[in-house]
Amino acid sequence: MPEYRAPVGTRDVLPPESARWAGLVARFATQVGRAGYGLVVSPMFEDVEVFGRVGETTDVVRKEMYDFEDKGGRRIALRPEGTASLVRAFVQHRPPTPFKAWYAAPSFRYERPQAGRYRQHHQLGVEVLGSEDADIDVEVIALADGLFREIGLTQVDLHLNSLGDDRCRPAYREALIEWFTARRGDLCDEHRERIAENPLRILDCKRPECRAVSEGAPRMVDMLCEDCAPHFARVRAGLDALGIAYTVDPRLVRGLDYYTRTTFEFAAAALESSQNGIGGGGRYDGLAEALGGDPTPGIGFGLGVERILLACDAEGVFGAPDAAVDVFVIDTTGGDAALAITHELRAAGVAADRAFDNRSWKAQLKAAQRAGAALAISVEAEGITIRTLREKGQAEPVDRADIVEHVRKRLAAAD
RNA sequence: GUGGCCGUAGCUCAGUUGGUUAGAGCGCCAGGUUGUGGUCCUGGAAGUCGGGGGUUCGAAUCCCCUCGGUCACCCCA
Repeated sequence: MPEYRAPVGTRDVLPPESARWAGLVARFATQVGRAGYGLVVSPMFEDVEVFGRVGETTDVVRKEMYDFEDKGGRRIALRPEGTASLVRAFVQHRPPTPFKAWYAAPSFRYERPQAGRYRQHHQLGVEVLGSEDADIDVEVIALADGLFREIGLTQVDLHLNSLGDDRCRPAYREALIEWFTARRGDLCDEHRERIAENPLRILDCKRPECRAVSEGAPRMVDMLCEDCAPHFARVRAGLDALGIAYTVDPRLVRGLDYYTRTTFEFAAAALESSQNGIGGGGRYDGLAEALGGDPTPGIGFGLGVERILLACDAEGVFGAPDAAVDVFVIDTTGGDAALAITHELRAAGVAADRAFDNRSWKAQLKAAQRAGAALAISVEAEGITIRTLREKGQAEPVDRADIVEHVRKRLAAAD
């Protein structure tokens, strides 16, 4: 074993797998760019309070945060998710609203790794600040849905819920506390003592005891106030209008405290593991204010790159593309022909590669085939020839000065 | 943080009840063959058997510790 390896819970992404990453990010960037979202690059770490402020009762913040003191004595945390950083940036810079942003960035959580769970994972996300229009909720959900379709995933289930707002959630909370307190003895050990702290989390508990108790519990969707109810109705109508299938799941509770109103998760049915959540998000109308800004509604989502690719593997879609150059330059003359010709081809926009280290003609040809090249240019003492590689063909002589033009014609003819 | 399983070549693995210089396939390198071309043939490089300690005449093999991987719980992307 090597002396040094990637830290626990992290991994290196090498070709050809890395090409899938690049492809996924590129497709995402194209889709959200088309919808008017601009890229935001923000720091991977923040003052720990930025995250502490938004999830005090959540495991992500309480137990899993990568926090440390820097050399200046500041309390720093690597970001566990993207939304808090982005909203902090929004509050700091006050861009015009609606502010529509996207990001592709790593997130860090200190937990034991397992299938589809890493200490450093990568999220693709969007956030919209400054609009409470339900159509924005629909747009955001449609963007995630559109990405899945774009890359060929078909077995993705959308779960939808509304968590209400400051006006209706407190009453719901009380109703839940009342419900669970009356049945305290039937809850699992952990939640028996934490009813008042965050009763909504019990709805999300997977233990059979809790599930049984939750079964008949009050539902937020039945207690939405006169603002939240029509908002939720309009979100549903919008999704229906776009033909996006969803399931209303009254027990859907997100893992972060800041969510209000619309919340959603995407689950990959092809992944059997409990790590089948490939993305989620929702509205966070109080978050900007909690981070010191003006009250500003917001909504967004985060999608897990690693998990999306696992889901792609499970469905057999969006495989790693074959890396292939157009032309491979073989040179047995030992001069600078390979150097110069490869350079010229690249400058002309042709994907070109070559061998190094004075390998034999045969070895260079094998390298050309391994590189997936369509054409090989062979520079030998007797002259320069060009030949096709993907199917067997005659080697044709070509003049040194005509190479680029000749290659262009051959490639154009092949398309 | 808790628990199960697993660590032998770059990769996938074999290695008998503990017994001599630890093997195969793929990949890599070289040579041969094939129209100088994906095949085929021959050869080569490459492993402190994850690390440390113990038992033993003798450990890849048995025991302990440790590190790592993996899976599950918890939680989440």
